[in-house]
Amino acid sequence: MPQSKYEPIYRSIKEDIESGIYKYGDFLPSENEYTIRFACTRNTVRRALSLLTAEGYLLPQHGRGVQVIYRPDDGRSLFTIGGIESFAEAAERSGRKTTTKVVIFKQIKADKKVNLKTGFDIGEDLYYIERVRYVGKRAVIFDTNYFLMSETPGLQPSIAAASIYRYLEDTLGMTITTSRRRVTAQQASERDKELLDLNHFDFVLSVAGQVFNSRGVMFEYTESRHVPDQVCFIESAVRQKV
Amino acid sequence: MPQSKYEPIYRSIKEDIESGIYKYGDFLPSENEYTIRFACTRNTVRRALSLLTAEGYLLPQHGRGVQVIYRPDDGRSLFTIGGIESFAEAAERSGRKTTTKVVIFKQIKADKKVNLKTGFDIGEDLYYIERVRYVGKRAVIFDTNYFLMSETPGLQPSIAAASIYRYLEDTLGMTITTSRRRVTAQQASERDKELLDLNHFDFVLSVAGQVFNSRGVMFEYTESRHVPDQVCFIESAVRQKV
DNA sequence: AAGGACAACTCGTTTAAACAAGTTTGATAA
DNA sequence: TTATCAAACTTGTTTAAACGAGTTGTCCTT
Repeated sequence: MPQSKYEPIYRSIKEDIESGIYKYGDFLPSENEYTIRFACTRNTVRRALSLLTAEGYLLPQHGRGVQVIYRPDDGRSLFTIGGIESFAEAAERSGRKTTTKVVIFKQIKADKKVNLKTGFDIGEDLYYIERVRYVGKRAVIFDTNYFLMSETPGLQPSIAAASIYRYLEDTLGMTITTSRRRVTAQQASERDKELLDLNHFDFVLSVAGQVFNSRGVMFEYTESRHVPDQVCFIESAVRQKV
Repeated sequence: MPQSKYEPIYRSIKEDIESGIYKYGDFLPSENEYTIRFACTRNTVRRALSLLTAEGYLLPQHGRGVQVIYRPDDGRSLFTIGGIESFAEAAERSGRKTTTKVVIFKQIKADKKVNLKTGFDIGEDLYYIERVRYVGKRAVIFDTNYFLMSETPGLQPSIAAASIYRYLEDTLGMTITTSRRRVTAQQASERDKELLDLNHFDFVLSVAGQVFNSRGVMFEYTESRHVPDQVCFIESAVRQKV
């Protein structure tokens, strides 16, 4: 429920772009025009526009106007980098049928090796989870999760098989905020080959990262190893003025 | 030269974080504190802070303060996703010795195939460039560029061997603004194996994308194929409130 | 016809103020 | 001691206004 004013404005304009009312190359109505249309100040309009700019939808041009540079997706890429989206959410959005199989679910204590890899302090109690994600009948993602037990009480295999994020947000009332991820291409391990339907591929796209909650506590470290032909990360960047 | 007020504030705080004055887990001085320190309004402070938040340095917490979640890099990754940085710039930043070899430099007309791949209109005059980038003696990146001739007049092999971006920005006075990139892992082609020092790898990390200038013209399409052990893309995301 | 000045637009930055809402702390009351 | 409550913080949102600077088109002059 958006109690903010800029958020529905942002969604409205985004909707207009995605539905093709404003096409690639078009200029949007001016900021002043929008202040009238949405009955708000220029600041609020600019806030909505800046979100779309950061997403690569818009290119503001000093003195000229705001141009649309969004082009509809080629489809086919499940994930979009630049957002935090769980597997279940991404699947739902793309309308494909997906399932999750929990391979390992156990409790561990962080040792030196885990500390180096994940950043959790040595001695912390963690849930260690391995899951395989299927799109249709094909195993496409191999997930390894470390969750901080103190922040994620009551986590169970049955929850891991559904959506951990939904549990954390809806049941525990946790707010997930920021993540920092590293994307690399890696040689497929024996375990990858065993668990994933790699077909002729012998490499994976790995996305590893830490996730923070709204209390500033890093409560999750995850590595997702993707079958290369089913994933593509889209990122948009705005060049820094020096 | 920053004529803006928030930019030096942003850099100052960033510097404080990177130099360790404020460490991982610490809370920054409050916004009001900063308004005094920098002699500006809260809006201006918040603008600087929001940049650092978007970069994954900070986690603002309603009612509590702004926490530092930045951790110094593991080093070793040449590129950081989330910015537009040329090869020459990235190399310079990391202090490594790099060279570029131009393999192909020619003029072409966009046909249907090029149009589908790059998004340039059919019939457009383009520069087609292939380059290999070396770090030390090792060939680590295979770049394929398409530049719109009308927007990049005077482009020459000698420029391609140095830095095209420097030419565009400094000589032509162009402003590079936004890019949209797709990151995928791909099987190494014969040409990859021929040109890159892949060692035992038979796959590459491909980053393909379009670049716009400040006039909203897409003037470049580039695909960079990276040797997998020398690259890592770091991305930070802030979860959308729904 | 060509060129220049200018007005009227555009977006970019900053100030100032007010209120909302979440968190912490400490004083007070039970 | 414990529980409650309010004050004093924190960040989040929005308004309003002013000025700066880049772009475009018009009109007037040459």
